[in-house]
Amino acid sequence: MQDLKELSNIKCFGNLSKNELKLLASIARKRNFSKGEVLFYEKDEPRYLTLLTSGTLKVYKTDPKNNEIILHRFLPGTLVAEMAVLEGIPYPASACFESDGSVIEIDFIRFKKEFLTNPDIALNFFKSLSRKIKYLEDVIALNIVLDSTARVAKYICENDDALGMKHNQLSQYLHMTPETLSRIFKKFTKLGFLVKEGSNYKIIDKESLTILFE
Amino acid sequence: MQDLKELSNIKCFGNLSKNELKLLASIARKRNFSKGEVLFYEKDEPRYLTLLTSGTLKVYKTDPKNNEIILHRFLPGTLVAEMAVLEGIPYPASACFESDGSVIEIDFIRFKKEFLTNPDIALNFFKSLSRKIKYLEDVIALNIVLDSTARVAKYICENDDALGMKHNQLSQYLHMTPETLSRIFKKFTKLGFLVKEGSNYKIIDKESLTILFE
DNA sequence: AAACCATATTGATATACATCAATAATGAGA
DNA sequence: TCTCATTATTGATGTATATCAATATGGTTT
Repeated sequence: MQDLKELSNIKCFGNLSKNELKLLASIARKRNFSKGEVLFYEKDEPRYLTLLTSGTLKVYKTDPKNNEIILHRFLPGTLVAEMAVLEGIPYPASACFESDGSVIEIDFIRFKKEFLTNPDIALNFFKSLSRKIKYLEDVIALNIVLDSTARVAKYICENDDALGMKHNQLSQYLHMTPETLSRIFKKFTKLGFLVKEGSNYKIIDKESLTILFE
Repeated sequence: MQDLKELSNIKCFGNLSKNELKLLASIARKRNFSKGEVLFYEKDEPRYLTLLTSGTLKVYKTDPKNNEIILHRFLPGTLVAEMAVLEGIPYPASACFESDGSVIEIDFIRFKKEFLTNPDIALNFFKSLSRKIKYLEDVIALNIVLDSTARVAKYICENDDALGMKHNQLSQYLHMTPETLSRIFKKFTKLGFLVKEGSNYKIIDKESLTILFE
């Protein structure tokens, strides 16, 4: 791998020196994926530390009835499933690209030896993991407490790209059926919170929407 | 703090030398709590690294209607909310003792300086965080996919103390009402999976129960 | 434009679970 | 043992959301 800039954009490595970055690059390689390709499956053995550099990635589990339960959605610049490689355990979930994208894979054995002894990097790793924990706790609180209407309101208020997503996909994130999502959009439109512009909806009364989940 | 054995029982510190343990003890103190006491509230600023040494602790969020949503239940020997102190952010949830218990509190500033530079400890910390992430992912998968019946089956099969808990408390963990829990116990008894012994239920057909959630 | 596909919407129905209210069982204290 | 308070059970009803089936809409390809 040669592009040091791409490495330094990853939050964890923001404060590495040039020499350290070079060393890191020497044990890293880049891989490209197309939409729909699988990065890893649940129960695979991880060998690399993986950083998402472009595209969006969804992490999901498959239930007995073969439904996907989406646990995470990653945007570029983040570590993916680092715990599996840190612990040396199989991936607890599968990951699949939602769009074309790319990752950087780092040889973990060498990374551990060369970098994990660096307290700055270690602390950055902690932070990355912590953020994930906080996120998951929020997901739990969100999905257990809020009803469908409130979940939709919250998601479209907090994620700019939500209204551009296919209902199919969005409903999956929000753990409801496309039919339910459709009815909620209709309700929001009737209430004057959304308008349909062309084929997409647009928020026109964010304040009212916010009340629904706070 | 003087009892080195208690420190060495914590998973993260299992492989510390005697001198290191002594150093750790010098920046640690023990605190006792009674049932129902609060260890910290959501949004409190963390100052200590906290280890649960006895008792059980529940971590929960409070929703707009003042319901508790339980995120974790900790047993002795584990780190509690380490990410908050690692990141220097407020606690994202509250924690409260379910029984009498005790914790060890470690001065984080000094800990960071003295111990986080030790790759062994750092790696153990990662593992602790990783386990939590895996646990939370399971909680999400569990609660979103499985219906009430399956959740009860799973919990009583996997947690030996579940059948000794008050319905009130157990139903809270499983995110359902005590009434629903009661009806499910009745159903399981009718089906011959449970029997009532005195005032408590007992599993007599674990295999059948297992089928319900796998 | 026409024809076609995927996606969205709508309606009718089913169902799991919550809620509310009443009663029963249990356990602790006098 | 009796009483009282807590917890558990049961029944009746309401409600949100899934499911199933039909229709509509929009975007693409020819």
